[in-house]
Amino acid sequence: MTAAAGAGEERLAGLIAELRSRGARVTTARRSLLGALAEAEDHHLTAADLTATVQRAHPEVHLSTIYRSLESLEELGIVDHVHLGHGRAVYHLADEAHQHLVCEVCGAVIEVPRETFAQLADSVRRAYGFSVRPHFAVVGRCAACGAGD
Amino acid sequence: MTAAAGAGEERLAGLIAELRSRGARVTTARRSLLGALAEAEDHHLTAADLTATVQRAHPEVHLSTIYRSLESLEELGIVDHVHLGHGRAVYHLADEAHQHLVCEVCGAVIEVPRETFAQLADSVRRAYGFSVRPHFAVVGRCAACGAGD
DNA sequence: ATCTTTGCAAACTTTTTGCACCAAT
DNA sequence: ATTGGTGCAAAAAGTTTGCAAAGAT
Repeated sequence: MTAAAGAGEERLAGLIAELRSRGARVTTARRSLLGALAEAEDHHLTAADLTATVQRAHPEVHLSTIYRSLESLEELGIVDHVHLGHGRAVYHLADEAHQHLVCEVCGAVIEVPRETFAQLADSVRRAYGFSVRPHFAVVGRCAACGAGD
Repeated sequence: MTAAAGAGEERLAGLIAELRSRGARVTTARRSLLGALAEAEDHHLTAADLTATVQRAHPEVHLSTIYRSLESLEELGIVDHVHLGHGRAVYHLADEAHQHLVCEVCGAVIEVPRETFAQLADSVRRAYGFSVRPHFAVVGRCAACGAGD
């Protein structure tokens, strides 16, 4: 816990400084939420997940506060969210942009790293002048589950 | 209305035959729903849109019936749905597979036709063994709205 | 006659909002 | 002292479900 928390805390300090410098208030909920996001690394956490994590240390923090905080953080460009499946959105720190491939058969989530994804995004930009932002998961079938029916 | 309806009706007859041959019952709601989908061509219709269309001729058909019919039709491979934005899903006949690009600024929906999309899908398949099915819209910025911040 | 499908109402899930109170600056 | 943020409860929005009645085969 110490080494990992050490790296996470460096990160966290920067994020909090960023918050403050943008004129946003640094509250317990936001600090804890950013902590949860920084710890999560590349996991896919829903608002409910994040609330549960935050509530381990601060049980009074409400789900609606998490939603509002996430919204604020998104406006500041610190956080981004992605839709993996039908209902829920998952949140991550904004610099970890990547595309998700979700297998509709086994549910596996494959992450396409930035650089690989950039090549695909480029083809789309060249063909359509459209700049892709990875915001919804791409659904299909993973290698193990086969190509079609 | 006649020429377009004529083409639509040919199509419709085939879809209904398909339904019947698969052992599903051909009901007023389903017939009308398939009609609405066939007429819609490449428009993006939500369950609520489809219900409204069906209800013009059959006011008693309930939204939940439309949802259940759409579900059955999807299981039969006749219908497919795509998530364009946050809440709603849009439905279309299964053979009209295409990818949607949705501009997060102006809301424009660009359709990437099958063949163009196939090239992109191929790169993903080669790199990841993953077969893409266009199920969520790709969000980004259209040419008019600019590349990024 | 059988068994699927429907209509309705109510539940559910995820996210948003109104409002009074609290706390960061 | 301000004013932005929070907790709570309640509302939205979209979709799903239980059940008894209706309809397709």
